[in-house]
Amino acid sequence: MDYNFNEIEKRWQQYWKENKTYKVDIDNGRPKFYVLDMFPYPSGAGLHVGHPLGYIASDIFSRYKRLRGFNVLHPMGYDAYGLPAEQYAIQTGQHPEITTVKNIARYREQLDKIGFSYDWDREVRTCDPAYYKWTQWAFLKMFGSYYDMEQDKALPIENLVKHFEKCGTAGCNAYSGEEHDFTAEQWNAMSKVQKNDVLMDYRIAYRGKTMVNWCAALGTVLANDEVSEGLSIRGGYPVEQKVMNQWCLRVSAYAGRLLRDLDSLNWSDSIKETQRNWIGYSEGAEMKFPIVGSDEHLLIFTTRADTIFGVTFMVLAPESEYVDMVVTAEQKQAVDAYLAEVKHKTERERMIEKKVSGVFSGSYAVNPITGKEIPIYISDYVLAGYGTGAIMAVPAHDSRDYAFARHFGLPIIPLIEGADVSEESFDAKEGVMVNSSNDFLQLNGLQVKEAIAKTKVFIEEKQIGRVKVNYRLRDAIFSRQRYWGEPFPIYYDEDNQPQPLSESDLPLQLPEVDKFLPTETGEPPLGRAKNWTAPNGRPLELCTMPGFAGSSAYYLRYMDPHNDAALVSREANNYWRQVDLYVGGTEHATGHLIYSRFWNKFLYDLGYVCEPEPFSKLINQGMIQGRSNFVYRIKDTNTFVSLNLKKNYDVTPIHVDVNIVDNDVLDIEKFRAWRPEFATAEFILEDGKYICGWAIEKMSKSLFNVVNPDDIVKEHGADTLRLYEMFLGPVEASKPWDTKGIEGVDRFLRKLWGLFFKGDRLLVSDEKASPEALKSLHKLIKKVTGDIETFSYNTSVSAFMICVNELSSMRCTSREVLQQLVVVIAPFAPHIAEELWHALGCEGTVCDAEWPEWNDEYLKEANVNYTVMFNGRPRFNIEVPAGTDQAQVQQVALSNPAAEKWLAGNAPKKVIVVQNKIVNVVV
RNA sequence: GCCCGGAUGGUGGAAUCGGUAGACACGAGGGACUUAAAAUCCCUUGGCCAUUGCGGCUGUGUGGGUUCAAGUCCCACUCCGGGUACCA
Repeated sequence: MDYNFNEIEKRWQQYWKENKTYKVDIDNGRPKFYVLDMFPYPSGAGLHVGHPLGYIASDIFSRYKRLRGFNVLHPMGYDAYGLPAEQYAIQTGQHPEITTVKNIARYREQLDKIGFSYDWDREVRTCDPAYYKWTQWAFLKMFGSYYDMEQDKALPIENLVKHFEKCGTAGCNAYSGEEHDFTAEQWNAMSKVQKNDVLMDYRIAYRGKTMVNWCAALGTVLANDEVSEGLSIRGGYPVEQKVMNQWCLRVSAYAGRLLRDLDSLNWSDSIKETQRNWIGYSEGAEMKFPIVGSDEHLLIFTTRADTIFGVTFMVLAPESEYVDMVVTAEQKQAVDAYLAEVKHKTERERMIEKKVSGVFSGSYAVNPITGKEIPIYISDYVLAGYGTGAIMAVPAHDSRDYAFARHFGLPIIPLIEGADVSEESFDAKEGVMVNSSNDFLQLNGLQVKEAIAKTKVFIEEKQIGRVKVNYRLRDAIFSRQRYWGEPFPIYYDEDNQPQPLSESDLPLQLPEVDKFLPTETGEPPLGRAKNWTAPNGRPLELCTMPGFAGSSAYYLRYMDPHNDAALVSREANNYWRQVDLYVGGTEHATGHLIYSRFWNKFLYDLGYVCEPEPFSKLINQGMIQGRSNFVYRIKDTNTFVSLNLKKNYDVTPIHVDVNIVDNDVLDIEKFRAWRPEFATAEFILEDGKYICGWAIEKMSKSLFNVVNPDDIVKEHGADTLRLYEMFLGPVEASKPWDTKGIEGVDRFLRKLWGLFFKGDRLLVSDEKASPEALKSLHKLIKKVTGDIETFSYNTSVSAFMICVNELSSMRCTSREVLQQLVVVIAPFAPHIAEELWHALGCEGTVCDAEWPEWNDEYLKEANVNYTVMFNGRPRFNIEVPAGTDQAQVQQVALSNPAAEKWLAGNAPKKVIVVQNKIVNVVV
């Protein structure tokens, strides 16, 4: 009986399915372990060989943990809402749901072939009403909550209302977008609409005018993490800044906790660092600069309070609310022209130009420490969204202020001893202060850091300002002017005020529309839906939620996926708690992984979940790159020249489908059939073969380097695919896929099979295992057990190969050895393991076996070999009984006849004995 | 610019605490079996020199350093990948 992987794999997959082998339930008698993959967006292209890398790694870990006696939760589902299905719908008219369901079926089919141990009874889809009911529910909770900074947690908004009714804003420590200051009487006198407006500034989910990333081509706003370098991540369309009334999540309220709690997570340093940068902690001071001829003042934020004596002008962001306040009649025209110019630029254009631009407002401000009057400018190098949208400019010590001052001929006052500011600014936070003392404040002679501290104390004492921490992290923009997403459980009342639906009205189902485009009046697609009204007849919100809404709490839903009374029951949450191992790509570092943490913390604050963090350990699998092949066409001909002959010709490289190339040799017939224009192609061969060139690139359809896992499974089997993906290199590294190397794994599995079977005959016997066989096996168990916890699966696969080679050359037929071998291999190659387990006549499935422990007794050597080196060069070997002490080893080494030659009559200066391995003699 | 990673044969990659660099696999070359091919098995395979045998030198991006001993630690640099960017 040969190793017939197709038959074996099909049979066992069927068996697992029928017997629900991987179904899990709460079991208080066993420790739990939760292993999660980032669920995929089911794209139309299907899976390529790179996608399952992380899934295979996590599957190995799950199966291992199960063998270790853990009750393992290992679910899978689909992130089913998203732009591509909707873009496709716009182009073809096909409903995104149909496309999505079709793509999911295809994904499932592909996943099933690889033999994962998912509990498919727990599958979730974000577009399923039974699922998004809980996305909407969480949104309602956020709408009904505010952030209390004293308790450092979210609380019901009713608490805040009660406080306002009793005390107004006095003693109120709630996080808000706008500062409010009113008494209880004032609050109680407010109209319903006014009260709503005030509360909106406190709600965790709020609707407000904010600067958004508007993508005209996609017809929607985007969150910051959906934009890179001024272009949309999806599609690469230009994005502009625009003030719009949008739903947002007050993620910024959680900035401090999101930053602090990173320390408790077992994530890679690089991804934690990325999140730290994205959150962007910066400690500084807010200072008031009075406006000349006005009672008002400018509030600015600075990290360089020490440079107050060098402030020679002020700059406002074009969108700043201060602009109207300070523009004088004479300057109005110039300012308006500038604002118009800035408005029309996309963010990308601003970034590319990087040209100094700005305009004088006509007003002056007073430096609160020097009393000097300084001009106020408006320029787009100041961002409205950070700090207060206004800055004090210190050209001598800030490169942006420097460029601006040079351009507008403004004075530059150096404040640090020895700083040369004739060519560029001196930005470093080091040196001794000069030009920085007057009757009020004396900083001269201090180090920069001392000066910052002293100034902060001074401004707080004099009430010129206060110490302030700023975060770069912005609130998440939560509206999308799109169809294919979760509808908001929000309607608009008679005063056009947004109001929450009641929980009993959830899920609010996505309505049907005739087209997936905005309405003629420019409203989002939901504007086309008939009877899109709340049960009370009022109109519903027309925007839908963004992609990250559905993916923010899906790991909780897997714990209790069919519960229609709660997102997750207390019982299920208390048992499964949090994800113990999360596997996915780094591309989610500043998106999903921030939003999920935020969402979880919010639910934690309200007492719905028991852990403050969702993912305790995170592994980022690397990308699998494609290995592209090229043919070389001689210019203006249809003749192709083989790789090593191309230097003699003027050639154009052309990507060729890697599936018609074997080991860089082109299949000429398939090439001619590939494309009509190549049907008549001629070739200049070397050694009768056409050799293609190659390059490592992104795996992509357009580069013809996509390898489909289905093809690999069909030709080599799922176990081979699994082992080979792991063998390629460390899970976390990016590495190129090259199908040719798969032969090695193929051979390994056949050798493994050959240990058990010769033809139809089972070779296994009940003979006692030889010490060599036991040593080989236990070396393997020790190695793999260590590797699994550190995800070094590539070296585990090597260890399997070595062990099987050894056992096979010693013709080991011992049942006890082979049975343990099967268990150790089972997480990696579950199908063949099941088959062999069965062949050995073992009970049940190998999934429920017990992971073997290694025994150091078997690994012990009777004698130990030392390499004797002289001055670092290996010269001869000695053998001593194990456990010989170092002094004796030295003795043996130096009394060896060969030592004389290398000592050459000299006494050794020093002798070092290391780790049962080396004796180094320094002469 | 700033912050993280990384650089080892023709290729993917091994190398716990500093301890014989190149495990394992692919590819390549040679051989056995075969009418032949496939499959399988055996040998060689970092480079240079020597080869009848032993062997010798060199070698982990570059240049220094610490050490009996450096891919591994320290300093300086080059290149590559990723993140982020008028964040005051």
